[in-house]
Amino acid sequence: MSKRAGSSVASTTIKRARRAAASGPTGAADEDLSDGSNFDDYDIAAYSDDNYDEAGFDDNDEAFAAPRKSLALRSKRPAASKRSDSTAPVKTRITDGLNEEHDFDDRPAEFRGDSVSHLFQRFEHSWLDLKPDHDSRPLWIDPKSAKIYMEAFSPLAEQAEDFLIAIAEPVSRPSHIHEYALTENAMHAAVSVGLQPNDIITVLNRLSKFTIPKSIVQWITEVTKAVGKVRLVLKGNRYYVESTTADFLQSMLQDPQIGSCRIQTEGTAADVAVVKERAPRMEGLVIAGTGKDKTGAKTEEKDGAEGDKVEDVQPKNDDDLFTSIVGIDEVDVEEDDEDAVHSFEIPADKLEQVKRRMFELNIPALEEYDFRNDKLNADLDIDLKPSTQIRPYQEKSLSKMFGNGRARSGIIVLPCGAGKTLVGITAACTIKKSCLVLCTSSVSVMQWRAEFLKWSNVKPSSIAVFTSDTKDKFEGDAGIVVSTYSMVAQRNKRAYDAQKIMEWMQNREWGFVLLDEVHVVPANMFRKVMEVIPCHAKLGLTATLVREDDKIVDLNYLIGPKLYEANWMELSQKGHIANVQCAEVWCPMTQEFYQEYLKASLRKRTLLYIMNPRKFQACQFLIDYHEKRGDKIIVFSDNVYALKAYALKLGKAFIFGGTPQQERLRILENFQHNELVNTIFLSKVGDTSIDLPEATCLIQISSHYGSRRQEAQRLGRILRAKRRNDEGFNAFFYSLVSKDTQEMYYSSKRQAFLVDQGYSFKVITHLQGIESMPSIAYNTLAERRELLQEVLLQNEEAGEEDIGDDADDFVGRTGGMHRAGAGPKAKRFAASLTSLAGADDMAYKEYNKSVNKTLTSKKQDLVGRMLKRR
DNA sequence: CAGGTAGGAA
DNA sequence: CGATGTCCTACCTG
Repeated sequence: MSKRAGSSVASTTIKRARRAAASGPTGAADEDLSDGSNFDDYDIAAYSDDNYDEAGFDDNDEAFAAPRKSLALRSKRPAASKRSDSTAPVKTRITDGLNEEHDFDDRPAEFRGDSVSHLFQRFEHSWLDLKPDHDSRPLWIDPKSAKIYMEAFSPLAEQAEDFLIAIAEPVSRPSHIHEYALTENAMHAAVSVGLQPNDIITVLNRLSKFTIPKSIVQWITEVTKAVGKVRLVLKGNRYYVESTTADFLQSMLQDPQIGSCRIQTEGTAADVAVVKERAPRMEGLVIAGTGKDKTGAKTEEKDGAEGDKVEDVQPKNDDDLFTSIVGIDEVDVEEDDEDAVHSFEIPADKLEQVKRRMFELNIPALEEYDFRNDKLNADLDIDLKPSTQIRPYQEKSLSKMFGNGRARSGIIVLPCGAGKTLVGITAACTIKKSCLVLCTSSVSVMQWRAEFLKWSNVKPSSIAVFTSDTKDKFEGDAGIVVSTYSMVAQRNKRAYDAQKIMEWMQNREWGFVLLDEVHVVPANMFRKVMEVIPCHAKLGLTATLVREDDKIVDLNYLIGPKLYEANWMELSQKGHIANVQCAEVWCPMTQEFYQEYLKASLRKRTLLYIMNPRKFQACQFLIDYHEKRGDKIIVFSDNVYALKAYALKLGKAFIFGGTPQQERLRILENFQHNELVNTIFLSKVGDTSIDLPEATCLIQISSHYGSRRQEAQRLGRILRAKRRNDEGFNAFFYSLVSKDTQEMYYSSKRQAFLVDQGYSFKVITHLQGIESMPSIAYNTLAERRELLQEVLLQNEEAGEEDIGDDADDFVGRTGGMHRAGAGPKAKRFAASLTSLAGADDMAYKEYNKSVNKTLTSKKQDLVGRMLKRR
C-alpha cells in the first residue's frame, strides 16, 4: 500500500501539469462564466446606509430584476473578442492575476497586448497549423494541458460530443464552448468500452481544427498501452485475474504487492494456469426495453443533429456512430485476441488491494461479467413490463455497459429525475441474475422495491428488503435484495437475525450489485461493502459525482470507470428534465445586523446572516409571488433554528430531523394534495431520504458550507417538474445570500458544479415590487431590533452551552473522542474523476480579488480581515 | 419507543 | 493545516 499513488513518473508529470492548468477558472472558456463572476457590481457602500433599494437594477425580466453586467469587462479584453481562438489567453489572464496584484483590465487594450504577451507564451498556439477546412471541424486541442475545447454550435457537435464523452472527462458544458479534459481515467474507460487507441487518434484528428500534436498522440499511446489487457472475473465464487497474453500476467506478478496476493496453484510459481475460453460478442443480446422501437427512439434523439459534412452517414445506433466516424467496419475490438485466456487467482479479501495496485500501475482491471454463459448461478425471472420504454439516453448509457455482450462494471451519471432507477432496473433485467441493490437510506430502499415492482414483472416474493426494520429473504434460488450500505457494512455487533441474513448473503454469488448514490461509497465505512459481497458486476448510479474530499478517484478501482455521463442541458432541451431558472438573490444586511455581524464570533455570524431581515423579506416576497403563480415551493435551510423561525413567522409547515415520521407524512401529503398548502420548509432531511412530491420552485435560505453535491441535489428536487413545458422555464431555483458576508463565498463555491453543467445563475439585487408588498415583515426598525435581540439571545444560549461543553472537553468528552485521530488526511486537489463531474472550481478566488478591487481602503481592510478569518 | 453508539458530510 | 460544530442517518439494545 504505497502512500504515493504510484503512477509512473511520466503520468505524475502530466497530472501536475493538469493540476496547474486546472487552477485556471475552468469554465472561463465560455462567456456564461463571466456571468458567474458578477462581482464587478459589488458595492460595499450599500450597507452603510440602510437603503436597500438603491442598489437595485430595475431590469425587469420575468420575475427578476437582474443586473446586466460584465459586458464592459468583456469588451475591454484585447483581441479576445474572437471568442473561439481566445479561450486560452483569457484563462492565462485570470490565473496569473491571482498571483499578482495589478489588474490587467485597467490598461488600455493597445498596451496590454504587448505588456502581457509573455504571460501568453504557455498558451501561445499560433504555431499550430489550422486545416484549410477548420471551420467545419469542432475541436480545439491544447497540447500542453490536454484539454479539448469543442464548439457546441458546430454541425458536428452532437457527434463530437458522443465521442468526447467516451474518451474525455467533461469539465464544463455551458452553451457555446464545451471543455473536456483528456485524462488517464477517461482513456482507460474509453479503451475498456471498446475503442482502440488508434481509432481515438484518428477520430480526434478528423474532428480537430489542426493536426493533433505529437505529444498528445504519444500520451494516448502510452496511457492506453496496457489498458484492456487484463480482466478480473469471478468464477465459482473465486476471483481470477485474466489476460489473453501470459506475458502480462507474468510481469504483473513481478510486482511484489500483486505477486504476494496470488493464490498459488499446483505447478511452478512461474506457471500461469491457462483456461480455454472465447470472449462472446454483442450479437444476439438485446438490452431489455429497447426492443424494436430502437430506430424510432433514435430518430427522435438525433433530430437535433443537422447535416453532417464529414461522413454522410446518419448513425443508426451508438456503435454505428463510432464506426461511421472512425470509418472502420464492424471489426470486433477483440479481433486480435487469442482464443486462449490465461489467469491466476486472488483471494476475495485482497481484491481491493490488487485492484488499486493495478490501477496505480496503469493496468486497470476490466471487470466484466459473462452472464449469458454463467450456468452456475440461477437465472432470475425478471423482465421489463412490455409497456416500459426506456429513453434514448438511458439506452445509450446501458449500451456502454453491455457493449460486448458482457456486463461491465462502472458508473453511470445521470441528473436526478432523469430516471436513474429505471436504468438500474433495466440493467438488472438484462443480466437476469441475483441482484443486490444498496441505498443510503431506508426510504430509498422502499422506493427501489416499489420501482422494481412498477417497471418489471418480478414477483414480489423475489424482492427482499434488508434493513433494521425488515429482514427478509427472497424465495427461490435467485432474487433481489434491497438494503442500505450501513446494513451491509456494519462492523459492530449485529442483531441475531441480521447476522443470519448476512451470512446467507455472503455465501451466495451475486450476479449484479446496484449502488445507488455511488458517490458515498468512498467513505471509509461504505467501501467495506466491496470486500464483503462477492459479485460479478457492479453498476454505480449517481447524479453528482463530486465529493469535497479527494476520495472520488477511488471509485475508479472500487467500482469501475465512468461509463456514461449525461449532459444536463441537453436533457433539459429535449424535455426529459425540467428547464430551471437559477437565481442568486443578494440581500443586503441591515445596518444593525451588520454591526453585530462584524463584532460577532464566527458562529454567531452564521445565524446573523441567515436571520437577516432583508433575506426574510426576500423569502416572503418570493413565496408570495410563486404561490400566486400556482407553484409548489420548497424552502431549504441548513440551520434548524432559522428554519423554525422562518416557518413559524410565515405560518408554514416545516420538517426537520426531529419531526416524527407520522407528521412528516402528514405534511407531505398536504403539500401534495391540499390546495392551501403550497409551501413547506425543509432542513437537511430534504437533501436525501425524503420522498419529495413534485415541486416547481425552490428557495435556499441558508446555504453555507460550499457543498456542490448538496446544491445539485437540491436542484434535482425540482428537475422532475415538467408540467408546464410550454412556458420556457418551468422551475425556479433561488439562493438567498446575505451580501458582504461569508455566504457569498460559499455560494459561489456551491454553484460551481451547476455552472459547469451549463446552468447560469442570474444575480438579483432587487426584487421588483417588494417595497409595495403590503404584509411585508420586519419593515420597521423596531421589529428588526426585536428580531436581532431574539437572535442574539439564541446565540447567548448556544454560547453558554458551548462553554459547558468545552469544560467537559477538558475532562474528556466521549463524543469528541471517537473522532480523534480516526480520519485519514484528506487533501484536496484537482484529480481526474473529480473534475469529470465539474469539480474544478475557481470562482471564489476571483471573488476575493474583485471584491478587494472595488473597496475603499478602510473597508477593504475590514472585509479583508473578515475574509481571511474563515 | 427512547437512548446509546457509530458514522457521514463540509 | 487540522480540528472544529451541527445535523442527520442508521443500527442495536433494553
